Amino acid sequence: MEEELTTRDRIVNAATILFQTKGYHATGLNEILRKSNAPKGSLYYYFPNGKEQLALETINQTKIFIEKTIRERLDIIQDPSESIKNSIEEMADNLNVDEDEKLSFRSTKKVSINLIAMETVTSSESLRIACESAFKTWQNVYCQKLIVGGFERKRAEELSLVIQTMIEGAIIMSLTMKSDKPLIAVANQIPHIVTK
Amino acid sequence: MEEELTTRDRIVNAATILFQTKGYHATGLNEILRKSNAPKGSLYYYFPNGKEQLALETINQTKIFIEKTIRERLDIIQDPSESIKNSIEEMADNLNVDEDEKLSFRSTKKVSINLIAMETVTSSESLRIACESAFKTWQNVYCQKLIVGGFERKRAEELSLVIQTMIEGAIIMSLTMKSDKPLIAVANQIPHIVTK
DNA sequence: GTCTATAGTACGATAGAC
DNA sequence: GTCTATCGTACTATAGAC
Repeated sequence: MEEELTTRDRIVNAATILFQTKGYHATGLNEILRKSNAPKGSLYYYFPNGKEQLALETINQTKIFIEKTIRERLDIIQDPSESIKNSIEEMADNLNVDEDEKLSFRSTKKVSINLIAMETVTSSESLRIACESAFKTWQNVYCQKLIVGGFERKRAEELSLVIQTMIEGAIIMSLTMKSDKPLIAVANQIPHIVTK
Repeated sequence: MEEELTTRDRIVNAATILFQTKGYHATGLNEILRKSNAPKGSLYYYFPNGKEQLALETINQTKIFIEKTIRERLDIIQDPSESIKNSIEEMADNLNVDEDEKLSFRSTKKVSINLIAMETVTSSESLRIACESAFKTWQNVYCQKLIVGGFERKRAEELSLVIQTMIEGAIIMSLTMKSDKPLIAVANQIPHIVTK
C-alpha cells in the first residue's frame, strides 16, 4: 500500500504514527526506518537536521490534515453547536480497540499531537511552537464556524478555546481509560456550553 | 532542604519532577540519581524492578497527594460549582513562568501525570492502569462533592467526568501555549455546566 | 541520490567489593 | 545496605563507497 510512495513520504508517514502513539523520545530512528523500509542515509538526506526536523514535518502535516478534516465535518451541518457535537462524536467513532488489544485510532495516520506537545514543552522550543500553532489553527476552525453562526467574535474565541481544550483532554482520558466515554461526554456537553 | 530525607525519598522526589516535566522516556536513571545525590546501587536496592517500578511509585504518590489537595480546596466553599471553579483557578495560579523562562508549576512536586499517561498507554500496561486509577480517584472527589451538594448520582458521575477531562485538557493547552488562559477559560465554564 | 558501516555516546541493568 | 565499575544494547549522527 505504501510501496508506491516516495522514500521521503514513507519515512514521514511511519514517523507520524510512531511519534504520536509511542512518543517522540520513545521512538528510535531505526524503528522508523525499519517500518518505512528506508536506509538511514535517506533520512539524513531529506532531513539534514535529523530527528527534530522530521518531527517538525510530522506536526505540520498533521496540523493541515486535521484542520481539513474538522472543516469538512463542520460543513455538513449548518448549526454550529450540532455540527461541533457531531464532529466530536466522529472522533469517538475513530477510537477503537484494534486486534492487538491496544487502543488506537482507526485512521492510523494523523491523530493527535498532544503527546508530542507535552514531551517537547521542556525539551524543544521549535517543536513546542509547532504544536501551539496546530492547536491554535484547530481552535480557529471552531471559532470561524461560531462567528458565521452568529456568535460575537469575543464569545466565539472564548468558546472555541474551551472546545479545543475539552477535545485534547478527552483524547488523553479516552486513550488512558481505553474507553470512548470521555469523548462522548464532551460531545454531549457541547450544546450546553455553545450558547449566546 | 532535601538533605534530611532518606535516600529512597530523594530518589522518588527527583523522579517525580523529572518524569512529569520531561517525560518517562526522556528521563534517564543517571539524571535522577545525579539530582538526588544517590548511587545507582541504591536505586536498584529500593526498586529491584528498576525504572518502571520507580515510575509506579511516583504515580501512586502523586495520586494521593493531588487527591488530598483537591479535597482540601473543595472543602473551603460549600457550593459545588463555586468550589470547583475556585480549585481550578488555584491550579492556574500555580502555573507560571519561572526564572528559566520555562513554564512549570510553582509547587515543583506532584503536578500532572498526563504526560506519563500518554507515554505509557502503548508501552506499559501497569503504568497505564496506575494513571487510569489516578484519574478515576480525582474524578471521584468531584463526584462526591456534587452528590453531597444534592446532585443525582448519575448526573454527578457524568459531570465529574467532564470536569476531570476539561482539567487535563487545560493543563496540556496551558503548558503548550505558556499561558493560563485555557485553565481560566475552563474555570469560567464550570458554573454553566454544573447545573441540575 | 542511495545505501552501509560505524563512530561516539547514553541508556537500563547487573555484579560484586566493602 | 551502600556504593562503584562495568556489561550489553540502543541511540543519534556521520563518513564515505557506489
